[in-house]
Amino acid sequence: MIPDSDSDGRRRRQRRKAARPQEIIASALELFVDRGFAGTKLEDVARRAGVSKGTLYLYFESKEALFQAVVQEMVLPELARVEQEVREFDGSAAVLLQRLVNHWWDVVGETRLCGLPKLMIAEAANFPEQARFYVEQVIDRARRLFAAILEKGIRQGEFREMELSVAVRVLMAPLVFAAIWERSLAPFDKECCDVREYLEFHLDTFLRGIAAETPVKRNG
Amino acid sequence: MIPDSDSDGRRRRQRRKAARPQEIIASALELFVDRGFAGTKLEDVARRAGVSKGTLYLYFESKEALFQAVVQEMVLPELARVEQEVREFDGSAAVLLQRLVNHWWDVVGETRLCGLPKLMIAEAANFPEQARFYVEQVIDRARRLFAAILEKGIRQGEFREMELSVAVRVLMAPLVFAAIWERSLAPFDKECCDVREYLEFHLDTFLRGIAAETPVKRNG
Amino acid sequence: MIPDSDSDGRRRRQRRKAARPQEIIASALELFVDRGFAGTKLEDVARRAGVSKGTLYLYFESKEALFQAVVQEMVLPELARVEQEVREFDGSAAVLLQRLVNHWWDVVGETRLCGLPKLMIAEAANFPEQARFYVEQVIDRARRLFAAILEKGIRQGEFREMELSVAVRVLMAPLVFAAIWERSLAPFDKECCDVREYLEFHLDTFLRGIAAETPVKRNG
Amino acid sequence: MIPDSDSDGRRRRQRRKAARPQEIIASALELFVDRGFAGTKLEDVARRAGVSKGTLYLYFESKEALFQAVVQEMVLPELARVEQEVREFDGSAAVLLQRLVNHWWDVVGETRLCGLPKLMIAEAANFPEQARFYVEQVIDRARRLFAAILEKGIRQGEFREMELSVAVRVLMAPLVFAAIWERSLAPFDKECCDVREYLEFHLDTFLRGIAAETPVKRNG
DNA sequence: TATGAATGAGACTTCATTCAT
DNA sequence: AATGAATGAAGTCTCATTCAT
Repeated sequence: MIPDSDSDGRRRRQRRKAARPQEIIASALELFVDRGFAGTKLEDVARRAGVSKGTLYLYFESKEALFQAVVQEMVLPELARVEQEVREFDGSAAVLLQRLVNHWWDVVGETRLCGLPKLMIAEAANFPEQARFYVEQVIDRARRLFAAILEKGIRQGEFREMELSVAVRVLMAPLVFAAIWERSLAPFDKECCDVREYLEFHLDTFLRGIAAETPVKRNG
Repeated sequence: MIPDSDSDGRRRRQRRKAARPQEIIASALELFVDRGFAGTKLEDVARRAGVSKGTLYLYFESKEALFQAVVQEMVLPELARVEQEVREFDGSAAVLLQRLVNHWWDVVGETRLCGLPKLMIAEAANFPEQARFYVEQVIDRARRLFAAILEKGIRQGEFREMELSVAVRVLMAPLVFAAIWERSLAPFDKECCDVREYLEFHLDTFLRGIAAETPVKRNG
Repeated sequence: MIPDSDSDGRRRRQRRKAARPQEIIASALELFVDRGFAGTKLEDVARRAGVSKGTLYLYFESKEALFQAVVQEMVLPELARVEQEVREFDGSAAVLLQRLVNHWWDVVGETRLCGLPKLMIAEAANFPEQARFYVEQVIDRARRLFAAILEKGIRQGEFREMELSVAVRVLMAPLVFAAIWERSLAPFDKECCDVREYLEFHLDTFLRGIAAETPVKRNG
Repeated sequence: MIPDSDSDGRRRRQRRKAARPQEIIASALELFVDRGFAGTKLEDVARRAGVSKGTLYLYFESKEALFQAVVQEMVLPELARVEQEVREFDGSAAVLLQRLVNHWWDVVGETRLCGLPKLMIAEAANFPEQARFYVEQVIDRARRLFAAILEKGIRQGEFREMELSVAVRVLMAPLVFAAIWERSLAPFDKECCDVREYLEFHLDTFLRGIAAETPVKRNG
């Protein structure tokens, strides 16, 4: 059968059109993260996405709307994926934590998403709406992932009793901080150390720190 | 001697004049932290400092120069003070760490300086010069303070052997992160927990995590 | 003969195609009148005409060309029709005037043409070419219609002697003004009075005002 | 006494500053009348007022706000002046009308205010708020002036009974139309007649048309 | 020293026009 | 013939910076 060139062409065009918003969002994320919202010119976003200034306005009503799209459309799909994969984890709580931390860095730390925490921190005061969204839809969901594992560890006797909400924050802080640091001051840090090593040290120390206290005694 | 009322007035005015740059810098810090560099209008800085727009230019050549002054003149005096006080600390390494962490939060966490980390992270890419300065003159000096204590603890047999540069980063990350968080997303976090409690948990866990291994006791 | 369905379809399409320019012109007139030339977006013209933006350019070279078409193609056919009908009028000059005024409002006042005077007045300075065309081809022709009747009335002794060019302007001013008002400020006029009543009063007063002075006859 | 040059200088500056808005409004009126609101560039308004683009925004929040100021601040002072002068008129109703018409053309027809009717007619649909203001605060007030005189004439037996609201509209239409015409199509009208002559003819005809019908008395 | 009116470069945004499909 | 995505010139508006007072 002869392929219908017309419908084919339209399909290709539409595929291109459908991809545009994502390309623009990706460009915007890069620049917003690097230069901040106010410091980013839409002309640069357009150039980086390979379109003209006017084209941005076919897909986003304003610079603010583009910011909103960056926050919402970048993060939710990734987050859902992480949650799904975490659900399939198996093993002791300590092993689960290790996997989650490594996985988190694979997915968030080393992709474009890495910049989002920095961006939200920098622009929170200027975009209260988005800040609230980010805390509730991203941070809180991540906290729940970690909290579930800690709780499981406590139930299984691997970890000592602790205030979960505090522990989760302490556990996550170095992770998020690593992402922030990578996209901000790391390039100016001469003795920048390896992130994986840093994460490993953190996790190792943290696990020792929350280990159930000497099961030997209990048995004694 | 008859007090020269005129010279008195002049002195008061000069005192005020001498304070001007500091008032401007303080205003600028607040706004830069809140809104970012590009998002801050000099008119707002001026209004907050109680001077006119033109007056800013009597003290600072440009907006960039004001940013530089904010970074350099806010931080160095405070930092020197912290270092001095730390030198006078005494006790076990664990106790010293505890004191430093608490002291750090007293001085940095709960004053206007609290915003500086957030500001530098947000503007690093736009101000490489200042970013380098901040990493070298602030971050690195703080690292040295913490490293010295960790090293002392290892020497004294309180802490196990560890890679210092990594350990220091892990130890500091939650501290710096707390400061950043307070000035950014904390207002949007419903379950915001108490910082002191968070710091205490972190330090406690960390100290357990790096405690020298004392198998003897377990067996005893 | 077997009806050629294909040629039939083509004919229908061509009929539709032939109507396109008129539909576009009608849409443009409405919007130009409402919002002015610069205030009208071609996208809105297209939407109102039920075509796409690009289609406009198949029929009109530019926005300016469309304006020109609006002025020229709307008015000439109508005007010719009015002139033809006036030629068929019969009766005393006063009756003719009455018929012309009413006819004028039937044709111009209560159709889409009503907006044209307002449009030309608003855009005259921006479109000198069209303004000249409008004055010469529309206004002047209308003046000639009225002038002919006035002249006839004078010849027949119905009206007193007068400067025709002035009288025609005074006679027409309230007519044109009514059309302008209807399409502009009338919606904001709470005590908007009935146009027919207004026209009747005008004509009645005007006819009394130019009546030949024959007090003798009245008394006779 | 030596004049205080400083206070003098300030006074001169302030006088200049106080005059700025009026200069800008006058420039804007001219251009809005000529080219319409959307067709007028703020840069041209600024150039004509002898200031820079940015200066406009020291005095007017937006282009819309400037339009509003043009409508409101141009017309009210002039209108009040006319009303005051009319109150001082004296004589028969016919004479008063004559004075008012001539006065109206002196003040409105031959000054910059002349353009306002055209502007309002052109922009009514785009500025409903201003349109309503104009009808209520300008048109209606003018109608009341004319209505009062007609009523007086009727009471005094000079004019026949008539529906005042209609009569006033018919009386005013040629006046307003003259102003509109002058600022729009007149430059393209080859046989443009003298306005004073036109007004005189209108008034003369109108007065004859509304004269009380008492031919008997004249002869009696 | 201090002011704040004035400036104009540069940003965001709109929309007439083009062109591949 | 018809579409509508894409373009970029041009307009509105902001704000760092200057300067007369």
